[in-house]
Amino acid sequence: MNEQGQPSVRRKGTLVSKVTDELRDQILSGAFPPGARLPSEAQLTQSYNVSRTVVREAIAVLRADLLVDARQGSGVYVRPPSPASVDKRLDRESVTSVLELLEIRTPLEIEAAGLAALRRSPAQEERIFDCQARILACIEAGRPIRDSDFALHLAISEATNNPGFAEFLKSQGVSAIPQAEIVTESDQARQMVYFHQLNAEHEKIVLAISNGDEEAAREAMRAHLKGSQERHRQLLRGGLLRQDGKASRS
Amino acid sequence: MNEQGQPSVRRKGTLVSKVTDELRDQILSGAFPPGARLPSEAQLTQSYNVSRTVVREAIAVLRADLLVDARQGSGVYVRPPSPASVDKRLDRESVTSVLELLEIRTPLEIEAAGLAALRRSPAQEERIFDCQARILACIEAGRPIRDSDFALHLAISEATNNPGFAEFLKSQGVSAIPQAEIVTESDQARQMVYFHQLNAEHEKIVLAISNGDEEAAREAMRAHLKGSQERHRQLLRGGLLRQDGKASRS
DNA sequence: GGTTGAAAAGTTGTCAGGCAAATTTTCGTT
DNA sequence: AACGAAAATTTGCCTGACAACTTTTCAACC
Repeated sequence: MNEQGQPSVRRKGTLVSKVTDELRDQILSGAFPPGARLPSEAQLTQSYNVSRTVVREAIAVLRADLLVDARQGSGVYVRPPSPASVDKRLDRESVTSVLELLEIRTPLEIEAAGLAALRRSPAQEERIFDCQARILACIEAGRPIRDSDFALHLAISEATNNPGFAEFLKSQGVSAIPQAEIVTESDQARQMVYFHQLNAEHEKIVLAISNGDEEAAREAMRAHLKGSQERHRQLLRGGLLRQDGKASRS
Repeated sequence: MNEQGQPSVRRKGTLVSKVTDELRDQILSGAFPPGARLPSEAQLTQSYNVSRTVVREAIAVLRADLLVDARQGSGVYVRPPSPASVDKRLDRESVTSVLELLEIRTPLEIEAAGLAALRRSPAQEERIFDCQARILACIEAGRPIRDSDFALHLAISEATNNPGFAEFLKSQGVSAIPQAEIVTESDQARQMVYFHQLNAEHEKIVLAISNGDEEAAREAMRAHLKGSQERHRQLLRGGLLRQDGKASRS
């Protein structure tokens, strides 16, 4: 890293930014999952071949970004993504804002589905199919579908080839797909019915996009999201009971 | 800062986070405005009575947050909020992204107009009328209407009483209303025709919302935004000439 | 007096070593 | 096996130094 003769490399960015980005990538990619302890400063200076100052500055950045938590004498630990928001997602107030979010998402994603049907490239089409298959795989494996559900919606937004649609979804994060996580904690039979209905709705959307049928894609997405709103209202109407159950559990 | 006997203060946060926060506050409060040069590291170590390490880590954080730009040999400078986007708004690429933005805004604002018709309070209704009157006043005074145009759209979004609609508009900023600024520089007669058409379209929206007529509000907003899209395409088609005029001016 | 180029001074980026404070691990004693 | 002390480890901060870069100063020349 002290090689003279690479001044142009130096101008492209500092060692601190480089180490920061690499550590950040490792955290976000799951190489260091939440709760994991990063290598010590001494180890990082060796593995990145930089001084401890550079490592400390990089960690200071990640710390300020609330990606990590540094404990003196112990180590640097990856923080969970949004600890407070996880709990908040399960209380009554957040369920209300889920409906508001759906109210905004509905016109946007209906438009996105229609545009995706008109504009998707073959690669984007395959990507959408992949995402749908991944949801189905998660359902069959009994794993949470939230991330893969989000990925499908994101792939559709990207197939509009107007970056603003994907940007909007990303800005909401996986909270844009909140209902699955609430439902994962209810009874199994009702859950399977829900998952297969969800999958059927996704399939309709995906086929319409694949067929390049704008109107069918819009209608399928509209039905899907209106269905999500209804399912949420049912949760709210049955949700008081379920939350009482939780209160007794906690 | 090296005072022993204050361990509880130490546990509340590090020196780095303290210096970071104070510098950030100074930047955001305008004590160091965009373009200003921060005191040198040596000066900051003295004024905060900390080591250079702490100062550097704090600046590394601010740098990563894109609040400052550190130039080796020169100093640390406060970055403007979004310098590139101001210039970008006036070039060809940004005009393209204006259409993309309109593509996203259209379904959202149609929905917002419909919801505003259903949900606006009398105070919100008055607010919408005020905003429309303000646009007209700007037109008659020959002043730019961009900010007041934005304020009308924002007031309509707020009248949905779902904060996400207003949040979205705010996140785009006044760039959500880009066309007025480009048009302010074209010839006056065409401009007055445009303004009065714009005002008529606004009036239709506002009256529908005031009448609580969801469908009329949707239709009026749809016509308005589709009209904006068309006007923009005309700009693009005639815009090459006008930008040539600009090129000769610069 | 104005211009040019070199030297000096100033500033950020990085390295290295050290000590303080806190935590974890190891080891000896009961 | 349990407990406590010592040793080892780790982060927080300090200090000094040099490299790379920029800005300012100053001397020489026209």
